[in-house]
Amino acid sequence: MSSAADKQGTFVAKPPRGRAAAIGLTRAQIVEAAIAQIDARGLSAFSLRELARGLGVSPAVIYWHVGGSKEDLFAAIAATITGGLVAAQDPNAPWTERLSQVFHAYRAAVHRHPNISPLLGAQMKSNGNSSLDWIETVLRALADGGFQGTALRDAFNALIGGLCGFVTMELAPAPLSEDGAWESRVAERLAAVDPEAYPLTHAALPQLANRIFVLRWQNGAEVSYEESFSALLELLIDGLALRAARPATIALSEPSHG
Amino acid sequence: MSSAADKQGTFVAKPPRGRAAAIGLTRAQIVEAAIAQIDARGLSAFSLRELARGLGVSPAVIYWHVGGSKEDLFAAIAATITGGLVAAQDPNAPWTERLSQVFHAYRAAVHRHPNISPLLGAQMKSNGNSSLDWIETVLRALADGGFQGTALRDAFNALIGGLCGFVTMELAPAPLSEDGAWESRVAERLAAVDPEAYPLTHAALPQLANRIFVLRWQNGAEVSYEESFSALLELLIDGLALRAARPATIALSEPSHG
DNA sequence: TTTTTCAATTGAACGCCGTTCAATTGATGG
DNA sequence: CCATCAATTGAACGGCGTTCAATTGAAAAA
Repeated sequence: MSSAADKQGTFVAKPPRGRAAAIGLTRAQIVEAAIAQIDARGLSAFSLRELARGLGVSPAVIYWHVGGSKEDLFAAIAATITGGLVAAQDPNAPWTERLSQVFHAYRAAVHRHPNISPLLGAQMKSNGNSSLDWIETVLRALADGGFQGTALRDAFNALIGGLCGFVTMELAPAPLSEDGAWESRVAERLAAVDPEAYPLTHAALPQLANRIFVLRWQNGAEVSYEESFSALLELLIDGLALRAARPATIALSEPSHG
Repeated sequence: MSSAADKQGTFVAKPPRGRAAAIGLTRAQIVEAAIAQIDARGLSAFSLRELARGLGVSPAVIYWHVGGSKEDLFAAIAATITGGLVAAQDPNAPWTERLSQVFHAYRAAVHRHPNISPLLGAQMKSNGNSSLDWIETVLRALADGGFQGTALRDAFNALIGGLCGFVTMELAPAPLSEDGAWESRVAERLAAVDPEAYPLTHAALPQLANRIFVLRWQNGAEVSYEESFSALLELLIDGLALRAARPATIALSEPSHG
């Protein structure tokens, strides 16, 4: 009937009793082990049974400690990774700079656990408790920039959606990427691009090589989209600053006609 | 040994033989049925066995017609949905307008099948054959705007990543969203936002109501991010136009130091 | 017509998964 | 010394993706 998930908060409360007092498996340890496994073996290879196997423990233990279902474990993982995201921000910097810092910190945090990226995107939407700090920080920066009402909403959504979405897509696992088979398939397709039908795509290949977003591949090595992310961030923040400076002349969105 | 997936191309070739000539299940029909099921019952409730059940057929049939694995079926689904995405575009319009049309068309196409959205994000990255038209169109518009080299790559990545990422996040399934339980949970959390700790989040709630990205919820009805998407699109295209006009003074990204 | 071929389908099987639950363990508080 | 109960166990249930040796029956070959 009862479970550790009921009593145990984020931190250990009382010294536990029972046989497990000696073994002492914790909710935090389970989440940590899950993150380690996903980092090491990928999200699709992750299962609760494999997690339990890695911990040398019965699968049921996971349920007793975490409670609920696999989805709840994912929520806990997302909360752990995105926790304390706002710390790396200087509250005295101008609002544009604060935004830049916050989103660069977000990208860095997600890049520390690329395989978990698919979870974060979905979780950022409703994971209220752990992302309120984050939301408030972004709203604060935009409010300092003069945005309010509909313009604030749209600026907020554009930033969160565009930038978090970029990172999500950037790290999205390429389909059919097993044992290097994917790389060779992409290589074949590159060679097969018809210069007549797709002149620009074809022409861009030699110089841009494999740096184009769609082709996350470079001699078998990972490709960083750092510069493209910075370009997007700069594009957005500059645009917002422009509109914040002259809110009357250039409205971010037309006044709502409802 | 052999399978329909080997011989059958995108279109039906020869009239088939054997008993199934009467029944006549097609690869296209299977993909269509899969899309219908995902539209109706959601992606997480979709399985190959359920698909076969709905078609009144053995699960093995799916493998014979589609070939490979579930992942290949997903690829076929993505290709079907994003196919013919460029048609809605006027090749004589200015490049900024063309970009706007193309990405609005992308969003519209994805919104027609919201449950399939998670597949498209990953698939757009390497689904070469069916997305080459799309890539070429975006590259063409940017090239017409004067972008080339590193600036072209970053502009391309920023657009694709930001806008497709926005749509992916916009439609990402909210976790714990079963039987309306999620809505009530969000409502509780809204009421529980501490006005002292999160003044802006709290203050934004009454006016912005539930239009904020994170809170995809409005009296049980779906919320549209149409306006926020348009704001993001405008922000990006305006910014690119600005940089295209004065490429020397404002570079999209620093010259590569490699 | 009879026979052969083979596209298309079947049903059973394998191993893994998420999840539940009645039992069990054993340190601790009384 | 005993009763409690946090913590763990192992077995079980149904569903999943995937494979494969068999089967069907219309069309091609004889």
